[in-house]
Order: sequence, then structure tokens, then C-alpha cells
Amino acid sequence: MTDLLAGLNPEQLRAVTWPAKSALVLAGAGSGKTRVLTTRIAWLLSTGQIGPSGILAVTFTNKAAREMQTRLATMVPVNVRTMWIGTFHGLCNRFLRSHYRDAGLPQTFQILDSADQQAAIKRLLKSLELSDEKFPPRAVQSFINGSKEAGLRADRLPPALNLYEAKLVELYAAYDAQCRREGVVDFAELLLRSYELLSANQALRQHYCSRFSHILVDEFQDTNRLQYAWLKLLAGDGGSLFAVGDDDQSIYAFRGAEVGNMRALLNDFSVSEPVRLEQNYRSMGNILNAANALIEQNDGRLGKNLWTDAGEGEKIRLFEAYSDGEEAEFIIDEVRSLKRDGFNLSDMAVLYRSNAQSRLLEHVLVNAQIPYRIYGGLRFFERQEIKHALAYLRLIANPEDDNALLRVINVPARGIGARTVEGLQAVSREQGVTLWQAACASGGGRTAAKLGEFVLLVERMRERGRELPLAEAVSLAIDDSGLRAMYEQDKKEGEERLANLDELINAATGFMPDEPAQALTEFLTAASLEAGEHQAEAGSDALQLMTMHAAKGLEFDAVFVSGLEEGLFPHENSMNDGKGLQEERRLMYVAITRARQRLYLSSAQSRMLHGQSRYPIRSRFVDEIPAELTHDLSAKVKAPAKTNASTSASWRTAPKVGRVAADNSQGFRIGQSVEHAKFGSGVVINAEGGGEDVRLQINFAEHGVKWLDLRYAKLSAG
DNA sequence: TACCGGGCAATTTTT
DNA sequence: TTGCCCGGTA
Repeated sequence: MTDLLAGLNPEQLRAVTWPAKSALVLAGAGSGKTRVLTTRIAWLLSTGQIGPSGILAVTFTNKAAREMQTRLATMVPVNVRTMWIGTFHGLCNRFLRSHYRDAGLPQTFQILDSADQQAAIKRLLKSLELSDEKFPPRAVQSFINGSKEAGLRADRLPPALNLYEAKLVELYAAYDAQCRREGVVDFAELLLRSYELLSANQALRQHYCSRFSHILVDEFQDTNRLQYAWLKLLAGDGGSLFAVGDDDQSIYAFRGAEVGNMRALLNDFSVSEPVRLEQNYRSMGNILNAANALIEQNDGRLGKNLWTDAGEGEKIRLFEAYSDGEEAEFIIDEVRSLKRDGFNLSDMAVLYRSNAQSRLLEHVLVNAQIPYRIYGGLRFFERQEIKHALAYLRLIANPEDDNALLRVINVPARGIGARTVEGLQAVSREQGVTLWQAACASGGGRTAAKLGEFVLLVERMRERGRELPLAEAVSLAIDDSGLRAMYEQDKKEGEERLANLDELINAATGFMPDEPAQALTEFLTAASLEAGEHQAEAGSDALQLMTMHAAKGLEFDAVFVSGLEEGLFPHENSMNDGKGLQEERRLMYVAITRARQRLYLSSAQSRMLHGQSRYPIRSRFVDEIPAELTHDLSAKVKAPAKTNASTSASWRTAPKVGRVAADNSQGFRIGQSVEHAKFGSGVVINAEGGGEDVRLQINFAEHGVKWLDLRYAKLSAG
């Protein structure tokens, strides 16, 4: 017990040993948040205040849940698998599986991931003969999810303001009906259904409320309305909620996160003051001071100041490049030099605001032969071949799953074309039956014969699959469906896809179901709820590339925050209202606080975006960092005063006036107006080279953007 | 059924 | 510039 609490700082200790009432722990970046959370659970258990079944611990990601479980297992001798530690969705799934009848769900209900949900919506639109021009599936999806996250069913929504909205509400109702028919639930539904069941069923609610006397929540600033309502319901009247979060790291408002839940908690659970964890164990002082100064610009904060006893450390390195290309080169040069100094590539990260920015970096990294790893992109269970195989498995579990049926009814091609499928859908619509039932009932004729073969195939797979161990059932689905044969034919990508399918069989082999009788359902659930790694192959030492969002929760010795330009970061879509801008600033705060020792902030004066050159000005976020904390590496040429043209627009058609283009640019400067004999008048927007060999990029009014070599071009000042 | 080309949009994302 | 989606054609 004393061991457990040893080494905690006073605030951590205060949080860990907080009495059995609600608390809000304001946990700064790198302040030992996970440690506090796990140690509190261990402390509650080992002091006998509560048994393992009395604790509910919620996270947002599977990774965080696993980490909590692993660390807890090293602290106290409990079976963490039996404890209710998991993601919101994982725990709601568990709850709904135990009470599927009360929840009005089939025992083997399947979970739709985002892509599945969108497919279901497209199908619905088609069946209602609504064009997806007028009702973009994405928009319908976000309307449905938004409503669910507000806790509202279609019949409870406020009256529609116009016909369009009324139609959306109708679609929402129809979508829910379709899901019910097919025995599937989407992500938001997991939460809403759990919430509704708990509020409607008093006995159940009382049971869980008295059982979970300690509810702990991680990343509380990311909770949405429904999640908060669910927590409140579970905590009950006298219940306690131990919430850990950081309002300054709230960067997910765009997907429904409500920072306001933090203040709401203080009020709703009568917490007088948050516990602040402000001592940082990650970064050097200059980095923290930069972060503190930056975030100070936001208002409405709960307030917190990070500090360290590790010392000031190095200054923050600024670099303003001529172009995005030069910025990339700079980063790569610095990476090389850090590597020479003994840093691992995997301890360095390049962060950017949007994924598109990785392309140029990749290009330059490939040329420089520096190994790198990008976070993002397709995850294992989202791959086409895996989704196909899973669709067959879903049909084994439940042939009424129209989504699954549609996905593979003609994969591999077996002569069931679009026309046949439309016929099936018409029958299904008219008679109110699922596609599977329609297929089973199809009469004579050639198409019916093909359908009959498919029905037979699925039935055979179901029969055999039922008796087999999971891994063999998976293998059977891949072989009997013809998927394996199909990919064996595929010269281009077949090999990799086959390897992935084998990996799926491996995953099934290693899968440990809680209830062996439900192995298949559990496996499919896990596949939906944990889409797998973000293709981050471990192993070799590689530079880490990722968006700033993806970097949350991670840390590196050296961090490059790139593309610090108005319009890009803060992003032009977010910089027009105060709320958006403040969230961007929090994102900058997150990015800065990823660095342990060294932090680079880089920007470019020209950048290729959407196939067009832009000439942005440096991000305001750079200027919000006190100059005494920084060291400008780009100050080779003294920057002139800014023109007043830069005050309104975030980017202009011409860069800052006056910067000397190159050493011997014959007096031409970026921003200067020039005349060309053939192209007419233009503005110098970029320069390259030096000495004799100088090239200028010029934006001509009549002839567009051109590179000109000063040795040949006849250019004069305009 | 499969491929080509035009049109068009283009943050951030876990479950 | 890239990548996706749709419609037209072989």
C-alpha cells in the first residue's frame, strides 16, 4: 500500500486518495494522469474500500483501456479482464449483450462501423428513391449521429424548420427501423440504447448504480452530451464521478466533444474546486513556458500552469523557409543532425495540421533515404479483403444482415449483377422482408438459380461453421466463399490481400472469447470496436509522421511542428470564429507539449496547396510565444516590417515585400513588381539559387506563374 | 462488367 | 495537385 503511493507528488497523492465523492482532476500534459487513474483504482482495491466489481473505468480508446488494465495488473492481484474497464462503446456493448432482451436486440446483434453505417444510409436513400445529391449520405449520417449524441430519437427532435429538415428526421426514423429489422446497431446507438435502457428500467438502473460506487473517466474533456448523461445516470443520485481531463487539450469539438462538461460536472456533482496536476514530467522548462504563454490567450479556461524542476533546457528553434520544399529540407537536415547526436529516429516526430502535408515530407524523406512511419490511413479491419471476409462471417452469424449480404453477394463475381440485386431490393421493400428472405424466396429462372446457389453457399457455410472452432470457421469462410481463389488470381494486390486474410485467421486463432459459445459474435464485435493498429509497424527505427491530432497522448525527444502558417494552422475553416480559433490554439498547445527536449516550429513563405501556390504569413501562434524562449534559425536575412496588406487576409497573392530573393538576385526582391518583354507585368513570388545561377518565380498577370532564369530572362523592375 | 475520363472538392477522427 | 465518384463506352 505504501509502495503504491510512494513517489507521488502532493497533488497526485491528493487525487489518488480522494474520498469517495466526485472529483475533477485537471491533469496537464505529462503530469502523470494515467498513473493517477490506475493508482487510484489500485488504492481503492487494496484498502478494501471496494471490490473489483464495484469499479467502472471509462476511456475513449482501446489503447488507453488496455494500458490502464496492464498497469493495474502490475499493481494489484486482480483479474482485470473481469473488471469493467473499457471504452464507452466497449462497456455499452457489454451491457447490451447482458441485457439484449430488455434492450430489444437480438442476442447476436452486429455493430456497424462508420463505413458500414454510410453504406446502410446509401441503401436506405436508394430504397426511398431519394437522390444522394440532395441528401448526401455524409450529411444524413452526421445528422443521425448528431441527434443520437444529443440523446434524441426521431420522434423527440424539435419540430423541423423546413421541408429538408423534416425529410432528414424521416430518414432518421427510417434508418433506425432498418437497423432494427436487420439486427444491427451503429456506434452512437450502442450508447443511446444503453442510456435509454438504463433510464427506462428502474430495477436495472438501481442495480448498476449501487454496484458501481466508483466511476472513473479518462479524457473527460472529450465526452459528448450523451456520454455525460450516461455517466450521470450511472452515478445516480449520491454517486461519485472521478473525472480526469484537461480543458486545454480539448481538440475534438468537431466530433461532438463538449468541454463544457467539465464545468457542468463541477456544478452537477457539487465539486468545489478541481485538483490540479501541474507538475510536468515530460518537457523542459522553455517548452512548458511556451505552452503556458500560448494557451493564456484563450479564455474561459479552468486555468492551470505547467511547471517542471528539470530546468529550462534548449531554446525553441524557429525556422521560416522560402518554400514548403525548403521547410521539408530543413526538417530533414535537422533530423540527420539529431540522429548524429544519438537520438533515435523513433524518438522524433514531425507534426502537421492536415494529412495532405505529409506528401512532400515523404517525398523528401524517400530521397534522403530516411526511414519513416506515417500514422493514419487504412487500419487492418477496414481493409477491403478483411471486410469481405467479415461479411461472410456476419452472414454465418445472421443471414438477415443486409449490409453484409450486399457487400459479398457478388464477390467474387458469381453472376448476380446490379439488376438482380435491385430486384431483390424491390421484393424486400414490397414485402417488408430482408434481402436474405427475398433471395430464399426467389422463384425459377436463370437469375434465381444463381441466387439459389448463393443461398446454398451461405447455408452450407453456416452449417459447417457452427461446429468448427472460430479460426477454422474463418478459414472456411475465406475458402468456401471463393475469396481466396479470387485473390490468388489477382496479380497486382492479391498477394498482400492473401497475407492479410491469413493474418485474420491468425487473429481468430489467438482470440479468447469470454463465452466460447459466442465466439463468433464476440470476434465480429471486436473487429468493429477495435479496427486495429493504424498501420504503424513496430520494429525498425523510423521517423514518426502524424497529424497533431494523432499525436495527442504521445511524446518524443524532438518534435517538429510544421506548416505554421495562417490559413493552414490555424486552419482557414476554423479561424473565423473565436471558438474555432481557440480550439486551433489548443491543438497548438497539444503539439508543443509533445516535446521532451527539443522543439522546432517551422513555416514556409510559399506553399503548394490544391495545386496552387499560396503565400501565407506566419501563424499567429508563433508570435504568441515569447521571443526570449525562441531562437530563430532562419534569420539569415533580416525580415522587413510587415506590410499592412497582411492584416486582413491570412494569405495573399504575393508574399512579404522586400525579402532579398537570393544572394545575387540582381536587385530583385520577392514581392517586387517586374516587367518581362514577352509576359508583361508580374510579381516576384519566389526565388532559388545564388551567384550566377538565379531563378525567380513570377506571377504574371496575363500568363500565370512561371520560373525564369535570370541569366536569360529579360526582366526589368516594373 | 470493367475501365476510362471529366468534374469536383479539398481539416482534424475514435468508436 | 490529388483522389474520389459518376457516367459513358467497349
